[in-house]
Amino acid sequence: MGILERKEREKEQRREEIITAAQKIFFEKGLPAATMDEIAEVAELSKGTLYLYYKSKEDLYLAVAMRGSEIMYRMFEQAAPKHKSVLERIMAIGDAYFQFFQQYRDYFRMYEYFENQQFHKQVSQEMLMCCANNDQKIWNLVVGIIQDGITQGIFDADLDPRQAAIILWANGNALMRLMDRDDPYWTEHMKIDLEKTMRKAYQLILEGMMTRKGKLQYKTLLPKEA
Amino acid sequence: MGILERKEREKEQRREEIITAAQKIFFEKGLPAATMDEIAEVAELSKGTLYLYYKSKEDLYLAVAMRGSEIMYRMFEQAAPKHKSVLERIMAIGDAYFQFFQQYRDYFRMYEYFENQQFHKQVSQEMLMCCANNDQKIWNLVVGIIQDGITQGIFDADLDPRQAAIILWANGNALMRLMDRDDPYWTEHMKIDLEKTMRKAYQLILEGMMTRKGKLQYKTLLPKEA
DNA sequence: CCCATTAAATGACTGATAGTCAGTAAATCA
DNA sequence: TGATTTACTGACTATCAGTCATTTAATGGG
Repeated sequence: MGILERKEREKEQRREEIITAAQKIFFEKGLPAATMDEIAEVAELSKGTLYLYYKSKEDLYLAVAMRGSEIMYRMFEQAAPKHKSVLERIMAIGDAYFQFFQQYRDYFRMYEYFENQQFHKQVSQEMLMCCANNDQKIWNLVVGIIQDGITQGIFDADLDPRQAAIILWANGNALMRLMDRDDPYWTEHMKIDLEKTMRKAYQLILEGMMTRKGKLQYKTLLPKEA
Repeated sequence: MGILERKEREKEQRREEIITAAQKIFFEKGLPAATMDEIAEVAELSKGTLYLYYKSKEDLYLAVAMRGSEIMYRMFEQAAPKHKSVLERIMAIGDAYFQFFQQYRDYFRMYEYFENQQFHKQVSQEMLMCCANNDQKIWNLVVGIIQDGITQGIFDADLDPRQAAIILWANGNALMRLMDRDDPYWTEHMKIDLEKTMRKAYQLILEGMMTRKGKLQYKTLLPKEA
């Protein structure tokens, strides 16, 4: 039955159209200020139809955010090909995350709500599972690199690669969040260069995790300025 | 005029009563799910009266959160008295933050919204200034300790104490946020001890900032387990 | 003590918005 | 061609932040 398949395709396409409309509004206004009526208008559909495709505003928000995750995953994959050394790869991942932050700021911002407990409760289980899948892929990529580093004697043998990944992520994420706020308190009043701070921290943490062998190798990779 | 003073006192008291009622509801439900009607009922006042004392729901939320800041500041102050050494103080500050997180979890959670851009736009300038004052006090405390450490040759001379403070804060904060989510993904599926991870990171970062002298002193302070 | 004035508090009302559902239109099928 | 299924609609409901005309209470002068 070709008709069923065509209908399936059309449904999927409609789903994408809705995500695209939602994206426009969520990017412009953020979650609380965006309204489903507005999204419906951009999508040229009635509000009721949105609810045929997504259970809630929050679910739709996650659907948009997932596009960001996919972009991030591809960027990470591309930044860390197998033929590169462990240190090159882990540094490239850090850079790729920052590049994602700069280039896809709107997606980056959406993740804020993902860390919110109240938000989690608003979202359907299916949608959360979908996200978890995506996150897991990114996660495995990073942990895999650190694991390689341990095997190769570049990182401390007693380092837990999952612990290490969390620490590196937590650090970069928190600093980018601050950068994004673009609060004059930091940049003007305190005269702090947050990007430099983030890089410094990344370096500090990485070095702290390395063996002597790793540190030697690391020195050859660092740019002139520390 | 004793009457004017009494009225002033009563107004201040009412203000506190409102904060206390709001606190109960915000703790129970979080910002989005809490309603002003509910707060008014707990305060045994009409909703209109709440708006005589606070410009918006968000302003009231901040007023509650500020109670948390004050507690945190007192805890930090107490944890880091002048007679202690720099390293003892900076470690005690880290511990105090974690203690605040555990003991005043509800206040800790409130700060999530403080990092949200949309939230900032909802809040009155006066209220933000009030918060900034409180934050500045905590900030100066921490930066002061690190500055002392640099002067005493315990931290690297080229370390920017404000940068260092941000890094330490970002790290602890991000990990506690994760702990608070209490996501089975980390604790059960990945079998990660987030508290250990946080302590490990704090240690890693601190050590990375120290001179040889500092590291020697640090070793005498560490508990048996690394 | 009484009444005018000021201050404090009220709660019905407005406007906005998430989500629903009975009804309509269009496509498909027999 | 008419019956049935599927996709879509938009008026409607419930909820809630914030307002404001009105009421209530306190104060102070005469």
